[in-house]
Amino acid sequence: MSVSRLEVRERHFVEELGALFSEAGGAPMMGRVLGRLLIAAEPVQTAAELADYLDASAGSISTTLRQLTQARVVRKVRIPGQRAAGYRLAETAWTDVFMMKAHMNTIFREAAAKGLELLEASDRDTSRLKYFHDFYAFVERRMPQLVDEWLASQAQEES
Amino acid sequence: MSVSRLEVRERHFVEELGALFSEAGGAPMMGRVLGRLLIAAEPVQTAAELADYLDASAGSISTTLRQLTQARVVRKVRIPGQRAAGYRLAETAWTDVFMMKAHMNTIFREAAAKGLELLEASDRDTSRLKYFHDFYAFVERRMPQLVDEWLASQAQEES
DNA sequence: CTGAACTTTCAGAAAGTATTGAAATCTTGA
DNA sequence: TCAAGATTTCAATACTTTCTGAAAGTTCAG
Repeated sequence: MSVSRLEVRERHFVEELGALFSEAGGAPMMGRVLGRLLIAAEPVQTAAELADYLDASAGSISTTLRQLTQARVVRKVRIPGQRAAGYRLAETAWTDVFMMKAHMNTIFREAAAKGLELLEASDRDTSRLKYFHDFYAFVERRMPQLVDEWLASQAQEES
Repeated sequence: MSVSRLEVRERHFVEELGALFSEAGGAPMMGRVLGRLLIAAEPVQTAAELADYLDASAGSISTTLRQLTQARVVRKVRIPGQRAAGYRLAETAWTDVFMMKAHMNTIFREAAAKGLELLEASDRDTSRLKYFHDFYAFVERRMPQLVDEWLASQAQEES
């Protein structure tokens, strides 16, 4: 059976999402799994189906699905009368991926705060560190607001 | 000469920033260099001074400074009567680091758009992909606004 | 309950990335 | 100009992360 033109381009899309996740500091397999869940005709996929489509081992699919499930980006679905569990994108997938990355802002702000504490005891110039701290504190405050704004705009659209 | 308590904690701060940059998907050395430039008593440091303090090779300092300079996070300063060039944090360092990361949102949105184009030709469900696309399009729009808002609030503070 | 199907775990292999070290090139004060 | 010092480049190496494969553990239809 030949592989259709569409399918080739689909695989390319999935592979690209893997590369992008890798660039963004994640594991390629995470991007690939999310890519497949985004475009598959059937939104619910089993681990075996994903492993087969992505030509990956059951082990790495298992690890990836656990990470994504723990991060609330993917949901595990049990289907009665079927042994294998299904997995689908969570409704909140993208806001959660976004907030996961945004969490780094908090960690940077905290590191800056510790640095400030350190220098305040000395007579050293703290202005550079203070600017760094204040910017990340600002971003940290705004990120959840941004997500709320998006959710509100989506709720509006529905009506 | 013994190393003071403050200096030990300073080195720890620098090392932590390296670890955070690594977690965030960058090179550890970038974080270390920025950390040192944040807390050094003298804001302008030469490549040799950084290499010495960070116990790193001249090569990796050179590579890192080039990357940071190209990204406009660090500025090269030439001091007359001194052979070695100096490096200091750019005024726009943190907004530029932030926008560099934010640029990934654009790349994700573009990937989603390509995927949509692909599925639109078929009779496949595009709602998951459309949601993905729209969220990142929203974030892409808001990020520069966020930085502007910050800059405006800083300008206000000065008066 | 049982056993076949599914899933997880984890040691080690493979792949990918950061850093070094040394040679080549460039810069600038004298 | 030139020589000493500074910087860049890049192949080799060390380190880190990702993925596989196989064995152990779990689940559920019959």
